Amino acid sequence: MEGNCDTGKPDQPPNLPPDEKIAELAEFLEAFSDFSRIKILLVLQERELRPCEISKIVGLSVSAVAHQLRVLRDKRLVRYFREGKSVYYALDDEHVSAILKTALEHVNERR
Amino acid sequence: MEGNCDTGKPDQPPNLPPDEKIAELAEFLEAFSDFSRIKILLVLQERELRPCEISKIVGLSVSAVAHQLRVLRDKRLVRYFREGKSVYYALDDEHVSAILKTALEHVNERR
DNA sequence: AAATCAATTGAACAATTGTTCAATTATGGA
DNA sequence: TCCATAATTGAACAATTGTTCAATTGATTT
Repeated sequence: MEGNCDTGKPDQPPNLPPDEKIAELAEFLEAFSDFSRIKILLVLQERELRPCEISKIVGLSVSAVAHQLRVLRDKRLVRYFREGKSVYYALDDEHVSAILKTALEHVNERR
Repeated sequence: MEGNCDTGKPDQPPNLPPDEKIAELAEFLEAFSDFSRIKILLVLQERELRPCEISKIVGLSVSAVAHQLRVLRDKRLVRYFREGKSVYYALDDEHVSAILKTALEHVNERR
């Protein structure tokens, strides 16, 4: 962007995905970047839950949970379906739990 | 946290990691939550690079890159080593690229 | 020693984020 | 219909974030 930067090497093509795709990636991964949302995702790993149940378990107001669930829905980390008066939320697919699992491994294996 | 929330079920134990551990998880995953940082991680997937090279490839100022590399270092997504005047950066381990790979899969399989 | 290139840092600023509170929508039961 | 429960929404606010700019540190060469 600005400097010289003597690269001895032949300036190999970077082979990056297009910015558009990277933006999608960022959108998705951004959803994992908050303490409350991670907590919500972890409890959803166990079983489907309603917002009011999540609220009790993670210790957040129902409103705060609803706001976070909206983020998780919009970025496709969770699915949901209505059943009577309630709405049940679940992890969207195995990618989501795979990322949680890998990340947990990473922070657990440390000096 | 606040309401009643009639759970018909026997209030199964949540079985969550301690908040401390979740905080570590969040710290780690937060580092994936920015467009520029993801771009940096993606180019580091190909090979070790110096900040000035990264700057040219991703189109950010050297300063901005350095600031982001500090974040990535602090949260242990990248390693680095000095060689003469330069400092080379690389992904910390396979967990990091595994997460990128899984996330890329997730955004690629669209419905 | 000075000069040069590379990398890091700190302050400042706009932009974004997560929560609370209050109001609103949705569903089912009396 | 009205009421109770569940969920969502919007505005507001403090807190955090990412970038730029300028200054500084580090390592090598002459």
